[in-house]
Amino acid sequence: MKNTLPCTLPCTLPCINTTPLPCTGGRLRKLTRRMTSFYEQRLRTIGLKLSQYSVLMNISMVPQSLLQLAARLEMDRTTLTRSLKPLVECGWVAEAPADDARQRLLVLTLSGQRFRKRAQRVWGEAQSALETQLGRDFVVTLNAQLERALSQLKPGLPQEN
Amino acid sequence: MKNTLPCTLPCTLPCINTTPLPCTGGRLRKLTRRMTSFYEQRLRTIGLKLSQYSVLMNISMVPQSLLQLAARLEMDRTTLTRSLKPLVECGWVAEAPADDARQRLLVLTLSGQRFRKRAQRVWGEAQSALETQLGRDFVVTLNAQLERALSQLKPGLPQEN
DNA sequence: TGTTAATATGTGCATATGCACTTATGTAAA
DNA sequence: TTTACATAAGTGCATATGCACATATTAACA
Repeated sequence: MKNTLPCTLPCTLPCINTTPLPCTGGRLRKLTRRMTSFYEQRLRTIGLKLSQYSVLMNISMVPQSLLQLAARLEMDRTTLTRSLKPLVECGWVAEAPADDARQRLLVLTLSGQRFRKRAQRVWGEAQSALETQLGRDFVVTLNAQLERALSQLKPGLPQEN
Repeated sequence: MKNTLPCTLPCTLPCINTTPLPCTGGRLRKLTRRMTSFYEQRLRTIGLKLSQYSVLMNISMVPQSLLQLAARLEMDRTTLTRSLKPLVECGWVAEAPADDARQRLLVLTLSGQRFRKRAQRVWGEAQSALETQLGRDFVVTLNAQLERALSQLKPGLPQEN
């Protein structure tokens, strides 16, 4: 049986009828799952999720409101609210009043700063392990590719093609 | 303030204190979110999720049991069960009895085959749009990189580094 | 052959995520 | 200033996901 679409990209699975396969999106999703679990296995030792780590790092660099942070991380605002809760409860993140009374300015507390350093150390070990596993040069290249893809594929509504 | 870890990779966000940022994992997650929504916006026109599309494609190529499919897609077995339900209800996927009475062999029905072709057309348009947006060569390169990363970063328990 | 371990699958429950709606505050215009 | 609209954030609900446990079937072995 001849299919309508040519198989333009290498397939991950054996093709029994020249059918192309879940390609860029599928590979990306799969790799992300593996990579996320790779980092999370290590961050779990200090009870942190990867998403929380990035929250910590971002706030550490620039105190900012919930919406700003959500935009940066490209996360849903409400998801962020909930992801933040344990960090606030642990006393790592505090909410400072902003000029605009509607906003809650998210800042790291002193113990939050200390914890962030610790988390950063663990994260760094994970990143090193990743580079060992994949090869340092390859990771650098991959990062550059991802960065480029990110700069060209904007979030939000369908780009007209 | 000098930090412990050097910023070895380009940062997405402005660094106000030489702090490195959510790197490979973070970029990957972000790109995956964008890419997934890119495909899903298009697949939504026929009421399909990206994960369901890959299920359809896989079964189409090789009728297989739930566990086999879950292993291929690296999805949780139970998530797959539930993801499959609407496809069965629509009459696209059927469960044939296998040699082993414990297994449910997943196969595409005739209408499932027709629908798969339609879905494949839509998916192909998405992939084309992606290639237009990112540049065909770049997508090919990116795919190769992802493939390589996948082959070197195995799923499952922590790889000793 | 009976008993035990392994395998394939389903289900309940907890967590995560995202949308819709609500509330509070700020801004602009009548 | 009063009214109407915009913005920031929280909460409820629905769905998705994944783990732990339950069930059915097969395989292994004493």
